[in-house]
Amino acid sequence: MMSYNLNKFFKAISDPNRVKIMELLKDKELNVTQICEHFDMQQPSVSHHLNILKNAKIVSGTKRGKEVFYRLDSICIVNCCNGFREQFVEVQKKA
Amino acid sequence: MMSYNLNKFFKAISDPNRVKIMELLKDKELNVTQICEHFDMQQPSVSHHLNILKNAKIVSGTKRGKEVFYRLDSICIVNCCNGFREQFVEVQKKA
DNA sequence: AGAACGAATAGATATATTTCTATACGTAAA
DNA sequence: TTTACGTATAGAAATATATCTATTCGTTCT
Repeated sequence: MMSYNLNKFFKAISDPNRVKIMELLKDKELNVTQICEHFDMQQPSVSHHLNILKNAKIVSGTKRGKEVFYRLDSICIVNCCNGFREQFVEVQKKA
Repeated sequence: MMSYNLNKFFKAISDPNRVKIMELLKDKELNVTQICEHFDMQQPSVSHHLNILKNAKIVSGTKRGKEVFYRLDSICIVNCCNGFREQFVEVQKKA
């Protein structure tokens, strides 16, 4: 059985808008307003997607003043991708 | 931008029933009826999930007589998982 | 304290997905 | 060549998800 967290991870990344948010956060922190500038969606929709990414532990948010800065958790991505792959494919031993 | 195929891959594996089908096919081929035995769903629902997995290139089906045997494509799993991970996380160089 | 700003929440609507029943299609057996 | 079997397709209903507008909440600046 697939773990609850893995399922949440894949549900989260199965939406292209959320993957685009992840790309934006690849090497910098951004607040919600800055993320919104890259989309046609309204701010509450972006917040909704951020919330899904947060619940899946893919991003985390830190409040500084009135702004919330979001950051990508690359460890989570590595663990989930590798974990899922290893669930189906035997690891190749090094020669 | 995430490729169309990667998006289809993650949409496909974001459903626990489909992941369970993948687990059943991990080391053996099964026909639709055999897959159905492991679920409470009706046969057309299982066929629907198999179709989504097939479109994502995660499984392939071969007709033998009146039966269709499904098989897991582990290369696809490796490529998609690694591809997505590398999109966000720099590869570690070996020491 | 009041106004302004950034972000989250509530609730409604639109859209997508899942699942069902009924039925059609293709193959094999009688 | 009819019958039975395995699977796929069609279409409807139920459920889940995404998006919007309106509003609230918390923080900062006057």
